[in-house]
Amino acid sequence: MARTRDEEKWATRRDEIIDIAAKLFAANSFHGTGVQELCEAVGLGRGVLYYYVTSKEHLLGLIHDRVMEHVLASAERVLNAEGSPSQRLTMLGRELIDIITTYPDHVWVFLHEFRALTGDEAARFRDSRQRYEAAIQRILEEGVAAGEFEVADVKLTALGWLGLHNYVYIWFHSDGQFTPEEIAESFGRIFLGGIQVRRPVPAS
Amino acid sequence: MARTRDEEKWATRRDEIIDIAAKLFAANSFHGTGVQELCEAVGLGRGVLYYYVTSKEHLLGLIHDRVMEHVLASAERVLNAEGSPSQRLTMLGRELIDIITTYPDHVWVFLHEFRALTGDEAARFRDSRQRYEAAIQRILEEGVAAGEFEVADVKLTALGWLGLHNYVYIWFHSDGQFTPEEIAESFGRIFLGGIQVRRPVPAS
DNA sequence: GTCTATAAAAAGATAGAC
DNA sequence: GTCTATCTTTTTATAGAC
Repeated sequence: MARTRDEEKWATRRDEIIDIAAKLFAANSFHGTGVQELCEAVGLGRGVLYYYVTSKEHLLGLIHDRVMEHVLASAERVLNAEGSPSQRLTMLGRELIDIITTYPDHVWVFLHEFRALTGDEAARFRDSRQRYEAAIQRILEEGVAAGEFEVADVKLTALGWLGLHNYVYIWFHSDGQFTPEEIAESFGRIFLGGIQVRRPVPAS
Repeated sequence: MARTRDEEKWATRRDEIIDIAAKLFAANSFHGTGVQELCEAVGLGRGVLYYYVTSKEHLLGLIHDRVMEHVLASAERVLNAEGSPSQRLTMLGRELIDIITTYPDHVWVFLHEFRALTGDEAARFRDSRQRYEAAIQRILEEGVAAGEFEVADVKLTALGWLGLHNYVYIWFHSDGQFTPEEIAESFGRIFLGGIQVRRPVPAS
């Protein structure tokens, strides 16, 4: 399926619009951002938006899609990777922090405006969220089975892990005090320390 | 300062309006909820809202105030409480989870719509947030000084603690699988396990 | 205290010119 | 492919009757 130059140009422009929309929605919320304002930010006239997108809500769905792609690709990558459960959980955390700090606006919208999605978009969102949580749970279960982890409840522990990492979106600034690597390293260490089995020193 | 019966009735009604607004703002967002819709939910005519409140934004500020009061009161209570740093951190977590699960709508709005605040309200919000984070940091510092905790960076660790607990607002349902007590117990245990100093078993 | 009516601005979306 | 003009609806807020 060869792409014509026009189609490429259209897709490029649309991607640009998605990114600008993410920025505005993150700053002023989805309902708080007008279509007019959006078009001005893109540098085009009032009506052009609808040449690239069927509605404002469609735009919101596209922003969510972007985040979902990254997050689910990461989950699949980690589940197929080599390493102990501890190593894989750390790897998943590093990749999640990486996504959050690389696409702060998209992630902000993703975590704030998902209730404004409707129909298929809403269903896809719920599904992807559930699949990501399932990936965390699977790693935790493997760790428990291997005698590496000790947790009261796998699901609750997965939600805790997700909160510890996800919440970074609300305070992270790229010019701030901490680098994504530092954050991932520190949080990974804390969480692992909290769930790893403490082996008593063997009285040899 | 004696309150007349009319003033009391006015205050009661206003509180009721704040609660209903929190519910609607949480479900449909601040900008996505109309004043008309709000009045209908309260069961009054279109214009009455402005007898209780000066603007829609004022209402948003009042919702934030509610959460700030609870959160800062909790911080003060814990800072003045007896106990080791570990015990006090656990206590702070229990109270935070308690606030989140007792006022889910208010907290949802508090964590989602604070960017829509302006002027004094915005400044008060930032201030209270900072004071709460300072309280967490102080407990962590005390723990480090006492040889109880070992952390790479106090501020980063405090943000991690906050994320682990705060994020509960996004998935908690009062009819769900976990009770507030279970959540606080489990998260408190994980976090403490991750920052407490591991004393090697003394080779007596 | 609560109502209805209405002002005035802004919203999302479409049609047709260029 | 982009712009302008416009339709329709909805928005926040106010004024004045009861």
